[in-house]
Amino acid sequence: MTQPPQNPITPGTLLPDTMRVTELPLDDRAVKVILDQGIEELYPPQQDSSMAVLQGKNTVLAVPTASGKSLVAYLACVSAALRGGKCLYIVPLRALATEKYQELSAFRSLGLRIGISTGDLDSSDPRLEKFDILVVTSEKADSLFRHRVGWLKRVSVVVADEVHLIHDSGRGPTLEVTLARFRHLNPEAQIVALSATIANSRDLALWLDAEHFTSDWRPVELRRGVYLDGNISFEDGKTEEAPSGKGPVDCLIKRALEQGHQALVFVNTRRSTERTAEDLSPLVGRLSDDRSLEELKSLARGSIRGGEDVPVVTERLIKCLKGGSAFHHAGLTNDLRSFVEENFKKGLIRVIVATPTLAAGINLPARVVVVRDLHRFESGLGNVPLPVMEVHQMCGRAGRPRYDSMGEAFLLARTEDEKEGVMDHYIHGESEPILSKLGVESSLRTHVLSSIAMGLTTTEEELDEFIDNTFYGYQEEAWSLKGRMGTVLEYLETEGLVSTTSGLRATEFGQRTSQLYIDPVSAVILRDALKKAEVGKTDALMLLHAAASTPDMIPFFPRRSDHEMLGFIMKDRDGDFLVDDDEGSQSFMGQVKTAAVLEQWINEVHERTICERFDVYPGDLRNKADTARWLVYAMGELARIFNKDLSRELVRLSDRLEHGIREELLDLMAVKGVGRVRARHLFNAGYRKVKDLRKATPDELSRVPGIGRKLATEIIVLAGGHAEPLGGEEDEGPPSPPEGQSSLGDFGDEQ
DNA sequence: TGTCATCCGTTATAGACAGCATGTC
DNA sequence: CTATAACGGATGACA
Repeated sequence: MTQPPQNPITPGTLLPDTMRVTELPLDDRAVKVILDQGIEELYPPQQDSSMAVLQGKNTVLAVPTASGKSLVAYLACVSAALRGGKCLYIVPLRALATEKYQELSAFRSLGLRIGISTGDLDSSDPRLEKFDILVVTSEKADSLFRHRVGWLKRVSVVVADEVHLIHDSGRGPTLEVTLARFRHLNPEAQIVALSATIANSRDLALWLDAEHFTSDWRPVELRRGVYLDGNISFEDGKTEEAPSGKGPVDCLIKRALEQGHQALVFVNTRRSTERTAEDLSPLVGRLSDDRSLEELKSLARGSIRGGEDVPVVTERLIKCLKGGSAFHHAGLTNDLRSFVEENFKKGLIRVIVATPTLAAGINLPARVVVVRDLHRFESGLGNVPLPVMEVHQMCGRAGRPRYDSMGEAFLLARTEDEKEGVMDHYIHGESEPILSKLGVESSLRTHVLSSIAMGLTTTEEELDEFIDNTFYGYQEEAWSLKGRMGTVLEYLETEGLVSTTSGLRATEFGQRTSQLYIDPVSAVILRDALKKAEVGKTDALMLLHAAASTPDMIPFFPRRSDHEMLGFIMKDRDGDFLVDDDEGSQSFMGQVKTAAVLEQWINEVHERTICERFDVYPGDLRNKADTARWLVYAMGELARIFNKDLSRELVRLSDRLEHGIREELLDLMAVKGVGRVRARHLFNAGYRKVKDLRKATPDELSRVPGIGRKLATEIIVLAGGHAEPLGGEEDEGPPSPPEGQSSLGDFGDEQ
């Protein structure tokens, strides 16, 4: 599996014969756009791969993060698009999609149309066809296939960014199945796959019939070391004494700050993230300049709402920011996360302590990286060592291209033995080979169903062929799945998702499940719940519980302190839940807790109260509410088949989840600029429907708390009324707000 | 009596994709 | 096949 890099290059040194961007066989206008970005020379790993890509060859490029592999993919897209081709750029994260979309937008000046389509950011489905280059998440790409979008056949370049994600058991199969489908449907399309350095990238290339390029070269030299008892041992054998401090992290951060550098610390729990950032805050504050701290403080005042009723994490973050440190994890709401990211980029935040969110996510390099923890808890396994690739990704964040001449990354050890082990394994060691996880029963179930629903596979032989085309098929024999394939097909048939009477064919239920993009098991759970549900008897909590019982939702963890309250809720319902699991089991309690949290959310209980009462993070609350919104929507669609009476109620519940509001506010939310807070104020003041707003005058409306005169006028106009006695149309007909964007932004969206 | 240090048992554990229909700089 | 940091309560040392 192991082979030497094909084009070994000494890290950090430019070869004498560097290739210039102007030498690329590429349209002059495109070359100019690249030059305008300040890129004149190609990095060594970019040179050969660019040539291959521009010749239209399938290409696998496996290089460290931040070594400029995106540029190679951009070249492929732009060159093809200028010749009239259509490109699909597949990334694993929505945040990455935004990043790529913005970078690609530079090529708009060439007349290219760039688009983005992810679950929460869409450029309107039928119009996707018009784009020359479209950035999507892997799930979105899969979904386009499931909806049998015709133009996929005409795609000429497919970029798969971060293909090593194939190794991920949850989402990897989606990516490999999507690539396999492309090659099947459209064998002419050029595939450009970008990967981190992995042991078996050559296998990926063989699977994809691609040219293979790999290298350890980085644009900024990376110096790694292991810290033990006040001493740093670098990978090149040199050693250095670190400044003294309270602990290893303290010492290393002090060293970085004294040299004027920013640092990124990776730890393995959210709590550690907060604790560490808090502990570091005074030190960081002492070693930062006062003007930056002042600027940061005023920025924080401007964009982070403080005060009494803010969740505890927010208070904690504000406390850290006062010293110029911050923490970053998925429990933070998106606005706080981007605040931290942005101000680290500006240099105002000097240290971020983060969970792995920042290692795999957007590009946020720092001069110094400290990886504190090399283990992570995994349920059922205890503390397991981190994969080498993950540690490499974290270390790879060290060194900012164009700013730093070098990056430094430190791992921690507590004993001499550990130091040796860490050095061997994580610094000199190679990343694990990636393995297809398509054979895992749950992925097989999903993708076998979608394949059948698309009409691509009607026999078991065709199913085997489909497997043969995947990376799984490359690594294993399709027949090795025989047993699992059998149980999967049996499940799909007995649950009525697939019929086998005349070949393999998806039922209406199976079709909808595949298109709604929910796990077949979720679909079955929701269907059974719908059959049990009754209008009038089934309340929101029970519906939310059904959604929370689904494998598509990871429930909140029930804490010991929740037990009493959960017992109360459960006793109250007394077995009336739509999905009965083993009551009293931990998973059941988690599902009930999740439903209870969501119920509070749609009853406008304050965020801080919910977070404190259930000990959950605001970021998780939002994510759960969003997942529930999606699942409840899907449940509403399934209700059209299984329980029509419930359909409307589910749609309303889905809308309530989106905004976190009671039913009575739904009507007012239709007005732009009116979020949950303003809607509540308006409602309490007696404006219960959009039609009430149309009749109001600006004077009356501005007496409502939180609504000034200007806003009042705007709201009346947007509600379809007339603010000034100019005599517009009368308030008849449906409330169709006039076009034009309100300048209110999402002000009303936030509590 | 109040405060802090220490010990010891208890407690909780990273992350994040997706439908659909319409409307923006 | 399950490890560990962090927390909270109890206890004891000391001013």
